[in-house]
Amino acid sequence: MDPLVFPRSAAAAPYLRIKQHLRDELGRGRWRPGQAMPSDAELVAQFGVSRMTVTRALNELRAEGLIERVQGVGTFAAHLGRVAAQLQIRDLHEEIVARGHAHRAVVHLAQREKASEALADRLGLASGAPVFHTLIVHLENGVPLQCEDRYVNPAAAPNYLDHDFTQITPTQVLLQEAPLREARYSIEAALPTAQEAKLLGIARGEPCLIVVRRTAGAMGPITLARLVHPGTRYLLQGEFKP
Amino acid sequence: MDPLVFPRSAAAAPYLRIKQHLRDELGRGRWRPGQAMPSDAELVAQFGVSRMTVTRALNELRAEGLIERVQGVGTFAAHLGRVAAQLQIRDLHEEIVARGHAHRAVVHLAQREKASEALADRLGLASGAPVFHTLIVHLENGVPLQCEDRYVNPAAAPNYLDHDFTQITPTQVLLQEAPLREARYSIEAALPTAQEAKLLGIARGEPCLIVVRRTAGAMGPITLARLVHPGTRYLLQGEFKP
DNA sequence: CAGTGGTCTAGACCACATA
DNA sequence: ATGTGGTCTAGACCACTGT
Repeated sequence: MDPLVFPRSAAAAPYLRIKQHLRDELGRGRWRPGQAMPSDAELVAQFGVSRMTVTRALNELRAEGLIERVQGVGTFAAHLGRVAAQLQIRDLHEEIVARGHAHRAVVHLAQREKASEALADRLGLASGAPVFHTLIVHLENGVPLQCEDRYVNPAAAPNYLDHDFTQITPTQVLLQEAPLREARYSIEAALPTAQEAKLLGIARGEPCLIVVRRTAGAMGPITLARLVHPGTRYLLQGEFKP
Repeated sequence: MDPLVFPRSAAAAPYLRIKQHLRDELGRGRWRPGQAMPSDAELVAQFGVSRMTVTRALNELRAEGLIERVQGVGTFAAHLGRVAAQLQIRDLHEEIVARGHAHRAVVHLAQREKASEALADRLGLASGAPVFHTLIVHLENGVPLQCEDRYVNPAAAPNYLDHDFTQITPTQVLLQEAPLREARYSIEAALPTAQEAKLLGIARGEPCLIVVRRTAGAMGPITLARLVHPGTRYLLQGEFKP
């Protein structure tokens, strides 16, 4: 996040020095969560910079969740009651290729259907309206890794079914055709359905990590996907660094 | 030069208007990923604001991952190849209370032990060094929701075992005693161990969502926790909004 | 009222990339 | 040489909170 540039002399940019100083003191426990920290004016005096520079440092620290600022009151050390982390859900093709492995997709279904009532509701369609449906199994070095059951709003991506999904993943198609505005997902552990177990080549009793993702663009819902991964073959990882 | 008046009572802040405008255009697909967007100077002219204001809007959009800026080159629409989302792992107590339910913790273990070699390695200790170990089951309205098996580095939180874990969660204790600098976690689906199944009151064949979290502070590793949740009772949710 | 943060200006100098 | 973004200044007015 911080560009490692050294603008004037050999010293770091003033706003970076301020950030680092406050980060250090916070890490050292200099201020307890909720406790008042130096005001803008005090930091201006202490570091001999203009207020805009102090403001920038403090705003970035706030964006990182380390401090809280309240207008008319002051700046405070954040109470890190909740640990938030950046969770990346990368395109599976990229992920597999990044590991140096071979990715293959088997398309079991790619057709137009009429939306059930429940599905129409979640995709913002009328019940019985046409909807695109794909069912694809992704393999890493020949081993089934994900069963991707996806419904797509035809209004968001009219040409969705024209693609060869053995060559390009639905995720990539949709990112190109329909700009993303919002995504919601849930992650759970459950047993696969009979069909999913068969497609993945696993026993029905084997736990799976299931990600359900729903995305929307400027024009409404885009897609609803159920991604089923064999528990023994897949792991989501994340990291949190202030 | 004319006297300046800012009609801010009726209109949103200029930097917000610029952000929103660019967000809208990006969402509309105005620029393809990687394509050049207006330069700082063009936006200054277009919106009739000073450059600092444009800079702020663009820097925040970059922090949100929507655009990329390259010194000496220009500003570009980001290629959203990866969908990143903020995943919150809240303290379980807070989460349950927020749902208006009752939280109860049953402490099955809270003691000092000697670290095994594997554990010592992950906590930055010498093999056989003392380590704190707690095993706690958390219940929501009397139903077991999480089995928390946790090891703590005594150097990071010397008084860890002095707390009454039926009254305060280990997470809260550690957030108070040891400032957090970094957290890594993994999420997977698997079957519980025999002990975990018994503690959670579930069948051994029931899938569980397992979060393994490792945190570190300024002075090194703090804790290693294995959080096991019955798949039918727990769901991780997240959201991504540019 | 005084003190706080929120925002903005109209310049300026710099580092970097490209031609 | 030109145009780009990166950073900074020395002010200013505003909105808000507390006494």
